[in-house]
Amino acid sequence: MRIATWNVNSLTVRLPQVLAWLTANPVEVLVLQELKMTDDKFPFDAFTQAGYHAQCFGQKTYNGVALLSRSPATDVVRNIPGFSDDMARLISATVGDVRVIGGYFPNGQEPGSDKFEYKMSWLKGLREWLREELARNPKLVLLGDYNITFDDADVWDPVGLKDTIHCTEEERYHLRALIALGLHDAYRLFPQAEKSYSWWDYRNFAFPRNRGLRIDHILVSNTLKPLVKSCVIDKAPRKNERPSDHAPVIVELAND
DNA sequence: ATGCCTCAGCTCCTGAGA
Repeated sequence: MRIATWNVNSLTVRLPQVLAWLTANPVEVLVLQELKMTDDKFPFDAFTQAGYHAQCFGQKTYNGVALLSRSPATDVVRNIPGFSDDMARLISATVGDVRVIGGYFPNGQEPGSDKFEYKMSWLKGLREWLREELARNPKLVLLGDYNITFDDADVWDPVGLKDTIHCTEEERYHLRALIALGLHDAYRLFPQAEKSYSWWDYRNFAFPRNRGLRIDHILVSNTLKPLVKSCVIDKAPRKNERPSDHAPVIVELAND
Protein backbone atom coordinates (compact mmCIF):
# COMPACT_ATOMS: atom_id res chain seq x y z
CA MET A 1 0.00 0.00 0.00
CA ARG A 2 1.12 3.55 -0.70
CA ILE A 3 0.57 6.41 1.74
CA ALA A 4 1.26 10.03 0.80
CA THR A 5 1.29 13.54 2.23
CA TRP A 6 0.87 16.87 0.50
CA ASN A 7 0.64 20.43 1.82
CA VAL A 8 -1.62 21.94 -0.85
CA ASN A 9 -1.63 25.58 0.34
CA SER A 10 -5.39 26.09 -0.14
CA LEU A 11 -7.51 23.13 -1.23
CA THR A 12 -9.86 25.57 -2.96
CA VAL A 13 -7.09 26.55 -5.37
CA ARG A 14 -5.42 23.14 -5.60
CA LEU A 15 -8.40 20.74 -5.81
CA PRO A 16 -8.04 20.14 -9.58
CA GLN A 17 -4.34 19.34 -9.09
CA VAL A 18 -5.09 16.99 -6.20
CA LEU A 19 -7.67 15.11 -8.27
CA ALA A 20 -5.29 14.88 -11.23
CA TRP A 21 -2.50 13.71 -8.95
CA LEU A 22 -4.71 10.98 -7.44
CA THR A 23 -5.60 9.75 -10.93
CA ALA A 24 -1.91 9.47 -11.79
CA ASN A 25 -0.99 8.22 -8.28
CA PRO A 26 -3.88 6.15 -6.92
CA VAL A 27 -2.42 5.85 -3.41
CA GLU A 28 -4.32 4.07 -0.65
CA VAL A 29 -4.10 7.08 1.69
CA LEU A 30 -3.37 10.78 1.12
CA VAL A 31 -3.16 13.27 3.95
CA LEU A 32 -3.49 16.95 3.09
CA GLN A 33 -2.41 20.08 4.95
CA GLU A 34 -3.24 23.78 4.76
CA LEU A 35 -6.76 23.32 3.44
CA LYS A 36 -7.53 26.93 4.44
CA MET A 37 -11.26 26.19 4.42
CA THR A 38 -14.04 25.33 6.85
CA ASP A 39 -15.57 21.84 6.78
CA ASP A 40 -18.77 23.09 5.10
CA LYS A 41 -16.66 24.02 2.05
CA PHE A 42 -14.80 20.69 1.88
CA PRO A 43 -15.24 19.00 -1.55
CA PHE A 44 -16.54 15.61 -0.35
CA ASP A 45 -18.35 14.91 -3.63
CA ALA A 46 -15.25 15.38 -5.78
CA PHE A 47 -13.28 12.92 -3.64
CA THR A 48 -16.15 10.43 -3.55
CA GLN A 49 -16.26 10.47 -7.35
CA ALA A 50 -12.49 9.95 -7.37
CA GLY A 51 -12.99 6.81 -5.26
CA TYR A 52 -11.88 8.16 -1.89
CA HIS A 53 -13.41 8.34 1.55
CA ALA A 54 -12.58 11.69 3.15
CA GLN A 55 -12.16 12.86 6.74
CA CYS A 56 -11.60 16.56 7.16
CA PHE A 57 -10.73 18.94 9.96
CA GLY A 58 -10.85 22.43 8.60
CA GLN A 59 -10.57 25.98 9.79
CA LYS A 60 -11.17 29.39 8.26
CA THR A 61 -8.22 31.01 6.43
CA TYR A 62 -5.41 29.01 8.04
CA ASN A 63 -4.31 25.44 8.73
CA GLY A 64 -6.78 22.59 8.19
CA VAL A 65 -5.99 18.93 7.49
CA ALA A 66 -7.71 15.99 5.81
CA LEU A 67 -7.26 12.25 5.34
CA LEU A 68 -8.37 10.56 2.13
CA SER A 69 -8.49 6.77 1.86
CA ARG A 70 -9.58 4.17 -0.69
CA SER A 71 -11.05 1.99 2.06
CA PRO A 72 -13.04 3.44 4.95
CA ALA A 73 -11.13 5.09 7.78
CA THR A 74 -12.09 4.26 11.36
CA ASP A 75 -11.39 5.68 14.82
CA VAL A 76 -10.92 9.20 13.50
CA VAL A 77 -9.37 11.61 16.01
CA ARG A 78 -8.91 15.34 15.49
CA ASN A 79 -5.96 17.22 17.02
CA ILE A 80 -3.83 15.96 19.92
CA PRO A 81 -5.84 14.42 22.77
CA GLY A 82 -4.74 16.06 26.00
CA PHE A 83 -3.31 19.12 24.26
CA SER A 84 -5.62 22.11 24.00
CA ASP A 85 -5.28 23.78 20.61
CA ASP A 86 -7.31 26.44 18.78
CA MET A 87 -5.95 25.36 15.40
CA ALA A 88 -6.81 22.40 13.15
CA ARG A 89 -3.46 20.65 12.72
CA LEU A 90 -3.74 16.90 13.18
CA ILE A 91 -6.01 14.09 11.97
CA SER A 92 -5.60 10.42 12.83
CA ALA A 93 -7.43 7.36 11.53
CA THR A 94 -6.99 3.63 11.06
CA VAL A 95 -6.93 2.38 7.47
CA GLY A 96 -6.66 -1.39 7.14
CA ASP A 97 -4.40 -2.27 10.07
CA VAL A 98 -2.28 0.89 9.91
CA ARG A 99 -2.72 3.90 12.16
CA VAL A 100 -2.20 6.98 9.97
CA ILE A 101 -1.54 10.38 11.55
CA GLY A 102 -1.44 13.41 9.28
CA GLY A 103 -0.09 16.64 10.69
CA TYR A 104 0.48 20.28 9.85
CA PHE A 105 3.11 21.22 12.41
CA PRO A 106 3.30 24.87 13.50
CA ASN A 107 5.57 27.11 11.45
CA GLY A 108 7.09 28.96 14.39
CA GLN A 109 7.80 32.13 12.39
CA GLU A 110 10.98 33.14 14.25
CA PRO A 111 13.04 31.66 17.08
CA GLY A 112 12.16 33.44 20.32
CA SER A 113 8.69 34.52 19.16
CA ASP A 114 5.41 33.51 20.80
CA LYS A 115 4.70 31.36 17.75
CA PHE A 116 8.02 29.58 18.24
CA GLU A 117 7.11 28.83 21.87
CA TYR A 118 3.75 27.49 20.68
CA LYS A 119 5.59 25.27 18.19
CA MET A 120 7.75 23.86 20.99
CA SER A 121 4.77 23.16 23.26
CA TRP A 122 2.83 21.60 20.36
CA LEU A 123 5.76 19.28 19.61
CA LYS A 124 5.95 18.25 23.26
CA GLY A 125 2.20 17.66 23.40
CA LEU A 126 2.36 15.56 20.23
CA ARG A 127 5.22 13.48 21.61
CA GLU A 128 3.55 12.76 24.94
CA TRP A 129 0.36 11.56 23.24
CA LEU A 130 2.23 9.72 20.48
CA ARG A 131 4.11 7.60 23.01
CA GLU A 132 0.78 6.08 24.10
CA GLU A 133 -0.62 5.96 20.59
CA LEU A 134 2.40 3.94 19.44
CA ALA A 135 1.92 1.49 22.31
CA ARG A 136 -1.70 1.01 21.22
CA ASN A 137 -0.87 0.90 17.48
CA PRO A 138 2.45 -0.75 16.62
CA LYS A 139 1.80 -0.24 12.88
CA LEU A 140 1.84 3.54 12.73
CA VAL A 141 2.77 6.23 10.20
CA LEU A 142 3.19 9.89 11.20
CA LEU A 143 3.41 12.08 8.13
CA GLY A 144 2.86 15.62 7.00
CA ASP A 145 4.40 19.08 6.95
CA TYR A 146 6.72 19.06 9.97
CA ASN A 147 8.21 22.49 9.30
CA ILE A 148 11.55 21.14 10.59
CA THR A 149 14.68 19.96 8.79
CA PHE A 150 16.62 17.02 10.25
CA ASP A 151 20.08 18.31 9.38
CA ASP A 152 22.19 20.19 6.84
CA ALA A 153 21.38 17.65 4.11
CA ASP A 154 17.79 18.92 4.19
CA VAL A 155 18.78 22.57 3.65
CA TRP A 156 19.85 24.24 0.38
CA ASP A 157 22.03 26.78 2.21
CA PRO A 158 22.95 25.34 5.61
CA VAL A 159 25.45 28.14 6.33
CA GLY A 160 23.19 31.05 5.43
CA LEU A 161 20.15 29.47 7.12
CA LYS A 162 21.93 28.26 10.25
CA ASP A 163 19.72 28.71 13.35
CA THR A 164 16.87 30.22 11.32
CA ILE A 165 13.32 28.87 11.49
CA HIS A 166 13.06 25.16 10.49
CA CYS A 167 16.79 24.77 11.12
CA THR A 168 17.25 25.50 14.82
CA GLU A 169 18.74 23.01 17.26
CA GLU A 170 15.65 23.32 19.47
CA GLU A 171 13.30 22.27 16.66
CA ARG A 172 15.62 19.44 15.63
CA TYR A 173 15.78 18.24 19.23
CA HIS A 174 12.01 17.74 19.17
CA LEU A 175 12.19 15.97 15.82
CA ARG A 176 14.85 13.59 17.14
CA ALA A 177 12.74 13.06 20.27
CA LEU A 178 9.91 11.81 18.02
CA ILE A 179 12.37 9.45 16.32
CA ALA A 180 13.45 8.24 19.77
CA LEU A 181 9.92 7.00 20.45
CA GLY A 182 10.60 4.27 17.88
CA LEU A 183 10.07 5.95 14.53
CA HIS A 184 12.19 6.10 11.37
CA ASP A 185 12.56 8.72 8.63
CA ALA A 186 11.32 6.61 5.69
CA TYR A 187 13.08 8.85 3.15
CA ARG A 188 16.53 8.15 4.60
CA LEU A 189 16.00 4.39 4.67
CA PHE A 190 17.12 4.55 1.01
CA PRO A 191 19.89 6.20 -0.97
CA GLN A 192 18.58 9.55 -2.21
CA ALA A 193 19.86 12.20 -4.57
CA GLU A 194 21.77 15.03 -2.90
CA LYS A 195 19.88 18.29 -2.49
CA SER A 196 16.48 16.60 -2.25
CA TYR A 197 13.82 18.94 -0.92
CA SER A 198 10.04 18.98 -0.45
CA TRP A 199 9.43 22.74 -0.29
CA TRP A 200 10.69 25.68 -2.35
CA ASP A 201 9.88 29.36 -1.76
CA TYR A 202 7.62 30.95 -4.36
CA ARG A 203 10.02 33.88 -4.60
CA ASN A 204 13.28 34.35 -6.44
CA PHE A 205 12.92 31.33 -8.76
CA ALA A 206 13.70 29.07 -5.83
CA PHE A 207 12.32 25.91 -7.48
CA PRO A 208 14.26 26.10 -10.77
CA ARG A 209 17.35 26.94 -8.72
CA ASN A 210 16.52 24.06 -6.33
CA ARG A 211 16.79 26.34 -3.33
CA GLY A 212 14.59 24.33 -0.99
CA LEU A 213 14.13 22.57 2.31
CA ARG A 214 13.08 19.02 3.17
CA ILE A 215 10.40 19.69 5.78
CA ASP A 216 7.68 17.22 4.73
CA HIS A 217 8.40 13.87 6.32
CA ILE A 218 7.05 10.35 6.66
CA LEU A 219 8.00 8.60 9.91
CA VAL A 220 7.23 4.89 10.25
CA SER A 221 7.14 2.77 13.41
CA ASN A 222 9.58 -0.02 14.25
CA THR A 223 7.01 -2.61 13.21
CA LEU A 224 6.48 -1.01 9.79
CA LYS A 225 10.15 -0.26 9.07
CA PRO A 226 10.95 -3.68 7.54
CA LEU A 227 7.92 -3.32 5.25
CA VAL A 228 8.98 -0.02 3.68
CA LYS A 229 9.76 -0.62 0.00
CA SER A 230 10.39 2.97 -1.15
CA CYS A 231 9.99 6.61 -0.23
CA VAL A 232 10.01 9.35 -2.85
CA ILE A 233 9.32 13.07 -3.24
CA ASP A 234 7.20 13.77 -6.32
CA LYS A 235 8.43 17.07 -7.75
CA ALA A 236 6.07 16.92 -10.75
CA PRO A 237 3.20 18.92 -9.20
CA ARG A 238 5.63 21.72 -8.29
CA LYS A 239 6.00 22.26 -12.06
CA ASN A 240 2.26 22.92 -12.49
CA GLU A 241 1.05 26.34 -13.52
CA ARG A 242 -0.21 27.41 -10.08
CA PRO A 243 1.64 24.99 -7.83
CA SER A 244 1.63 24.51 -4.11
CA ASP A 245 5.01 25.46 -2.66
CA HIS A 246 5.25 21.89 -1.29
CA ALA A 247 5.67 18.61 -3.18
CA PRO A 248 3.95 15.34 -2.22
CA VAL A 249 5.94 12.63 -0.44
CA ILE A 250 4.98 8.98 -0.90
CA VAL A 251 5.91 5.85 1.04
CA GLU A 252 5.25 2.33 -0.22
CA LEU A 253 4.67 -0.47 2.30
CA ALA A 254 4.76 -4.17 1.48
CA ASN A 255 1.80 -6.29 2.51
CA ASP A 256 3.09 -8.09 5.59
C1' DA B 1 15.40 45.01 1.87
C1' DT B 2 10.87 45.15 7.02
C1' DG B 3 12.08 43.24 -0.58
C1' DC B 4 11.08 39.09 -4.05
C1' DC B 5 5.47 35.10 -4.35
C1' DT B 6 0.90 33.25 -3.02
C1' DC B 7 -3.37 32.97 -0.51
C1' DA B 8 -7.51 34.54 2.35
C1' DG B 9 -10.23 38.21 3.74
C1' DC B 10 -13.71 43.07 7.32
C1' DT B 11 -10.12 42.41 -0.34
C1' DC B 12 -6.99 47.51 -3.86
C1' DC B 13 -3.78 46.41 1.64
C1' DT B 14 -2.41 43.28 5.49
C1' DG B 15 -0.93 39.02 7.88
C1' DA B 16 1.02 34.67 7.39
C1' DG B 17 3.50 31.35 5.34
C1' DA B 18 8.57 29.09 5.27
